[in-house]
Amino acid sequence: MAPFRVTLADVARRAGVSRTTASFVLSGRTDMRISPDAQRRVHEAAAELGYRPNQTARSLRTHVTRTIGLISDTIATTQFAGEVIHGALDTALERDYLLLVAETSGDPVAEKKLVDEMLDRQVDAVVYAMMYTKPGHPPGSLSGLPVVVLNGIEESFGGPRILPDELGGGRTAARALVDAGHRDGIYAIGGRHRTPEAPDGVYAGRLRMQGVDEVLADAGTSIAGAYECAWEPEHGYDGMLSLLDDGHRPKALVCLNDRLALGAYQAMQERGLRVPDDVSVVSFDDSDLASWLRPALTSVALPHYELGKTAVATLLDGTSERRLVAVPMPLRSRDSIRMVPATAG
Amino acid sequence: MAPFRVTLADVARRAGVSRTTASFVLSGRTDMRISPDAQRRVHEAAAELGYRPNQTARSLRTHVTRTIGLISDTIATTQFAGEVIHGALDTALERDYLLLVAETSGDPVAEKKLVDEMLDRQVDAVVYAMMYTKPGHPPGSLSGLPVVVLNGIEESFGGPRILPDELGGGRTAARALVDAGHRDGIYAIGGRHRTPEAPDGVYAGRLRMQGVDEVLADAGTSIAGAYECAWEPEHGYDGMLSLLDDGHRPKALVCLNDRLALGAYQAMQERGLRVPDDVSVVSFDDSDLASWLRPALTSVALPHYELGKTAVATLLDGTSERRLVAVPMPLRSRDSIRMVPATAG
DNA sequence: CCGTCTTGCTAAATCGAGTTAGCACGCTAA
DNA sequence: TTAGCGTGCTAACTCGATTTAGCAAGACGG
Repeated sequence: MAPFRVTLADVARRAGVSRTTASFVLSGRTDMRISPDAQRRVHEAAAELGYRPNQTARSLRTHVTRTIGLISDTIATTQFAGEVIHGALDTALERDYLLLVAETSGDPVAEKKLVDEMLDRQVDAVVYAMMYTKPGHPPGSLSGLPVVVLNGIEESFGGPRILPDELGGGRTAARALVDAGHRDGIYAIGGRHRTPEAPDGVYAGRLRMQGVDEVLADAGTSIAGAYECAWEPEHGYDGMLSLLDDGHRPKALVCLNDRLALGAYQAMQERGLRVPDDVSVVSFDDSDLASWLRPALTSVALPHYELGKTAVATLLDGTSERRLVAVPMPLRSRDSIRMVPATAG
Repeated sequence: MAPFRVTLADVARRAGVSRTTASFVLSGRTDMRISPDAQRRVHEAAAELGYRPNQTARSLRTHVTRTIGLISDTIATTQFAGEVIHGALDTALERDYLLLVAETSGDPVAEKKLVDEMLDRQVDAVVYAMMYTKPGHPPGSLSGLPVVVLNGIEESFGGPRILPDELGGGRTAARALVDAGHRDGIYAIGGRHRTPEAPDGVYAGRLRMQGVDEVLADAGTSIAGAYECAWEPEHGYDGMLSLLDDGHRPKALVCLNDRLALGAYQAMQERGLRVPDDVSVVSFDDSDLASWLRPALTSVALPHYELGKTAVATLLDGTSERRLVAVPMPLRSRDSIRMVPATAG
């Protein structure tokens, strides 16, 4: 069943040296005085036999598996996890690491089991990822192992936390509107997303809105109105209709994510409003949806891939003393914002 | 750095037996005659110390790692991979297996590297997944290991292949329309999706259309027209406009995936056609999009989760002689199909 | 009283690497 | 001639489990 594998002993035999010597040569230890000739013979034998060290055996001795655990609460929903895994894997593979991937589905029992399984396999380090910014911290059994938290906003966790720069993202979104000349009639849909657990609003909502407010203030204006609601398409639809029914006439819309923008598009289409001619729209996340909508949506991207890369890099470099790493959220400009003549302040 | 770990020797010492005896007891070998009293002491010691076997050490001896490699060409795009991983992981974890996840990005060099890394870590088996049904087979270095191919339509591969039952899915879609009373004016958008590589059409396209044709024929009717194109939103948009401009008046639409349906929705909205009052729509994939559209889209689901589960189960059961496993595509009924009075054949 | 069988256990080998301690040889210097 | 030293290499141990081979003590039969 298991394919035949060349061992170090095979290499040593063919090179006419001991296993010890072969090991020294192949692990590049210069402190052990091996003649150039013997080195050459070992390297040749290894190349000819296509030798690759058995990582399991090596791990037993060295306690290093070159394997990182990636634990997330949810893999399935949205493309988030896919891109995070992709980024994490690329960075891991650059350094000959591999990823054990698992998800807890938010279930502590499942989490315990899967953390135990990872510990049994001696993972070197763990990325503990949450699919959106929220409280949460790795279980105690992971203490003693290098861990970074991705998207965790619980400050009690002592290790590095990797987060999207939501504040900067909010600024970027507002700047996109301001740069296009918008000053009046700028509305927000979604807002801070207050929930029973987060009465001040969800982390991303708070910071995005704060960034928007700052930039608008700098431009000598402010939000004309905000519709506070949850962040699914139906709420965007309801929110836009509600604004219009209340007599508001938005000229620009900040949708707190792309799904809300989809809902708002649907509502505007029903009411005969055209994007961007009547209403400019800027949004967040840059999901697939953004490029599918007509007109395509200008959106401030969640840097999933970069988050994954940064998480693994932070683990493997280890030198970073930073406890909080904010990853920039870049603007993806498309067709949903119209240039308008700037109005005098 | 590495957390303190209890070893088998610790357990044996505390139970007052040899490591050999402890090993026999804990691995439940009944052929070795251990007294009930000794068994009890070993179990107690293990429980009290919280002993868990070091899987690395065990693997070195047994050549079994209880770890499965999941290699896919693309993880990021669509939710496909996320759900596949989810299903695969659930089934793996049930049996105390874990998943090493990696993606090739379609790059043979990356693929070689990552396959080598997996082999170095002695994975027990591999799921070789493609994100949509297409040709492709695992590299030769994986021969000698149990491998299943997910979504691969290359028949030359000798092992089990797991595929969505596209033919059945096509039938299901058509039946949804027929059951609602539709007989005339049934159009398809997307069609077989012929490409230079697949002049007869993409695998999914061919089989879905075949299933549709069969059911319509059984109902004494047939497709009124099909717009052949690629499967992105813009093509759905163009396709629908093109049909209307050519004087067609569809009463029902089979969109070969949800993104095409999104495009078709956009076109219909521009032309003042209403779903489902003027046009019923059925689609494939059941992506997030399907539930976001207004009205929500009835769609034949790609069973991603089940595909992942089935792939791992097939690997671990090993007994299945089936070379081809077709996983059913269930209908997700929503609001895009209207009941119409059946016309006499 | 001796040989044989069963019961209940353990010493030692093994997996495939990495690592420590030290040996044999030749050269130099006293 | 012999101690001392550097060079170039290897024997043996280690990691933490599994597994093979076999030992000691008691029971039993003749």
